[in-house]
Amino acid sequence: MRYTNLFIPTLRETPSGVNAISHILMLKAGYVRQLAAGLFIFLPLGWRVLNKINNILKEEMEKIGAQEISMPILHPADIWQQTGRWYTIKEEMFRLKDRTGRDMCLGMTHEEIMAWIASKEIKSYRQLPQVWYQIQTKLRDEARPRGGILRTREFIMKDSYSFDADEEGLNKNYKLHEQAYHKIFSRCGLKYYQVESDPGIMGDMESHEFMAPTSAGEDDIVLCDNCGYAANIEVAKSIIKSPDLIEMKFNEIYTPGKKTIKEVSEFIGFDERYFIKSLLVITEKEPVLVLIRGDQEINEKKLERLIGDFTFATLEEALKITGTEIGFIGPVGQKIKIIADLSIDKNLFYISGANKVDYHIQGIQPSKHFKAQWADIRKVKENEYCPKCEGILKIEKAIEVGNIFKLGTKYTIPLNAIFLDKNGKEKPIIMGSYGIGPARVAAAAIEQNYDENGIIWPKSIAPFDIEIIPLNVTDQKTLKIAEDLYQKISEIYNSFADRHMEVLLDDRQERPGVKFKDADLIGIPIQVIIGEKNLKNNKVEIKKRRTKESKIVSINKAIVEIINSYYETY
RNA sequence: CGGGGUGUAGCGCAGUUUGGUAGCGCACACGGUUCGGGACCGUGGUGUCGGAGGUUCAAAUCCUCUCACCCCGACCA
Repeated sequence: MRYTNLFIPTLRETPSGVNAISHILMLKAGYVRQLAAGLFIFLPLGWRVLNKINNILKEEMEKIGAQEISMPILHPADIWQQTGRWYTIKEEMFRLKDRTGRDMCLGMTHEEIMAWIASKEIKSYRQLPQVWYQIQTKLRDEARPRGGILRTREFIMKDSYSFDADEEGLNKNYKLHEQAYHKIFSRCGLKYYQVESDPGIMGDMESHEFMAPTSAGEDDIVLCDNCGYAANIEVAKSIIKSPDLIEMKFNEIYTPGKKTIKEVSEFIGFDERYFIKSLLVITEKEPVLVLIRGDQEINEKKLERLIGDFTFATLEEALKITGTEIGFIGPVGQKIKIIADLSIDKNLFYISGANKVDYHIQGIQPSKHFKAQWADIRKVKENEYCPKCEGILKIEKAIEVGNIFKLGTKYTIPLNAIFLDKNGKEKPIIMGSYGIGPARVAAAAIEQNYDENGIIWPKSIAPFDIEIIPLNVTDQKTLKIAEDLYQKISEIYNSFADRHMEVLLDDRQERPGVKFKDADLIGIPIQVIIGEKNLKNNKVEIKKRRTKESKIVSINKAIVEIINSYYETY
């Protein structure tokens, strides 16, 4: 394609108020423009990249037997009402009414609609399994869109759904997707991790996320280099060691005005690990006292899975419920429900609030002085020990590019997706759902591949494979060679499907500097530079965008050299 | 939803404190010279100063309301 036929509005200056590198570079290199908060226009280059990614998605989906279909993005409310999500999801769902006043919504995802069509059409075990997918727009009224195309209100998603007769079938389709996802992200040139994740509102079964590490990421993932353990921090576990046993006499101690663990710890000279931090939270049902070792922090996600939505008690609420001030609350003598984190060692003696202003109690023995529900509600920190191999854990920021969920019958039972098994017995279809965000893949690829001059696309998803840059298009020889290479590469290589080459010819009447800057910005893997100096010796220059390596080759070997360079780069 | 910030030419910004009727750089158009890393000279066009209301002889500037966008947090199939 010719540059003069393409709309590539590159920017000389960095746009203001934009932080994520992928966002800056996509704007600067003319890939996208923003319409409103969380709404993006994909310009020709941006759309080419998305299509490259989508093609990889399609190929890998077809390989595992998934069938492409297309579903509406405007949905009638009643299907969402049947599964209950019409009610459990709040402002995040775009809702509207049609002209007759019927409630409608814009699809945030398609479990409901997929389960609906399955319920209508699948009647027998003979029709199972099925795997259906689409690359379709989703709409979510995000509280805060951010990071350019990392978190938007309207986005495209590859979503597939498996339907099986039994758990075994689900496990198989889950595995197939897992393997396909590894191929997809590798092919897209991403560095990524597969991590254990929180199923959230999707279901209660197994789920994994595929995370591409980048500083622009929204999630923290916990990793063990030693054994490969990888988990979203929301569900990650770790091992921490208990301090040595110190016997304490059970009695109150006077701690005037000392409220935080740190203050009391310094005041009485005991390590924070010998304290029990008592946090009062309020759920929809009841107040709950949450206990954790003094030096540790609560993982609110873990706690939420245990007790549902909660808030931390205000000073007034605390006073009303416990009769004492925050800072002096403790487990001893509490009548409300207590949840204790496993970091508190039942064999040790602890110090905590005395439920009396200006007093703490020491010598608390968990098994003796209070009753609690014990659970893991602790937030993992860096340098703790791996729960699998006791290696040292590290934490990285990452962006979620894909996920896989086992849904079971969560959607099929409410929507009455029932089939008859071999024995003529009615059974609900077992479902799985599997998503990938192509725009996030593109953004993550940039976040992981760029330099001070611009984007460095992994060649599998670059908008073009080769950019030919005649430096002076008014010079006849330059132009002729450029056109010649452009025609030949396009013709020869497009006749072989597996050696398809897409060539961009920068035929603009621009100064060399401008062409070089733009070429580096838009990040096409191979640049073929045709300048008068080299032409005098019948040579052209081939430059790899990623490594900046360049070589001067003679014109009659140019095509072979260009293709070789293309295969050498990545 | 809570906290912070920004809205002035296509883009990046100055001007707002102290009111006097809008400017710089880039981009854009034309002419000329240039041509291997975002050229130079000359000429030219470009604005409901985010919007509404108010104060004033006079508002980009002061006051009130409002909208949009960005950042942090909450939220996030």
